[in-house]
Amino acid sequence: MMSELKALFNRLLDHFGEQGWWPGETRFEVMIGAILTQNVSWLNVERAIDNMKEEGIMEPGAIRRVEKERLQELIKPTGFYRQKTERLKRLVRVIERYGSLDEFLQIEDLRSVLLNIKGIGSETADSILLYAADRPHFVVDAYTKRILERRQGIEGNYQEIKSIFDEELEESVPLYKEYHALLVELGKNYCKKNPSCEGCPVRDGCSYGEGSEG
DNA sequence: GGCCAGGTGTAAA
DNA sequence: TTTACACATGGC
Repeated sequence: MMSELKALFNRLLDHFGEQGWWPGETRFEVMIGAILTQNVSWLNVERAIDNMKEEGIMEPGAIRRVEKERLQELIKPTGFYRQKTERLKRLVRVIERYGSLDEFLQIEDLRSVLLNIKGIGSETADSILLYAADRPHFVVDAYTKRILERRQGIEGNYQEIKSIFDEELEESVPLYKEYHALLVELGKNYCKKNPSCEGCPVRDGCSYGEGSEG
């Protein structure tokens, strides 16, 4: 019988349609976006990425060479811009140590390498693994945790939540990619930090706010 | 004007 | 091992 999480996926896909994540023209741009979007809405990230492209620094060498202060200006819309500048610089330093981006993405224990870069945590690492390296790592974000807690009453740390998806879903890169995107879509629209389940397309089967149905 | 956004690192309890 | 806080801009 189909797992609850697989059933939820089907309903989300049916309602929202294919999201086609990650937005980004190249693998490298996906990686940059993964860092820039940390705790910030994607709208802010788009401006920063446009700025970087206009400046012609959407590649490792250019990011290494660009002045810190200049890069800070370009990515200012994403907030935390001083920290994020350091994070981008550290990332390209490590990429170049492995030669090319392709070689970097083929590292066997890429996840460990990513996590050893200061400023890249579990979610950013898994986003890069899934959307840039096409490896089957489920991405857990704040929405994922919130949705799982409200629907199933399940709480846990990053790895625990990730394991639940690993166990209930078949290992599939396209499935993981689409599922995370759909959870973000659901979260943005209906499962915000402050309860706003109004009009939620997958309200049935969700235990949140039980008994207070209006 | 206040809350929230596709987190992470650090320090203190 | 958990909790609190800094980091910062922009949309609604």
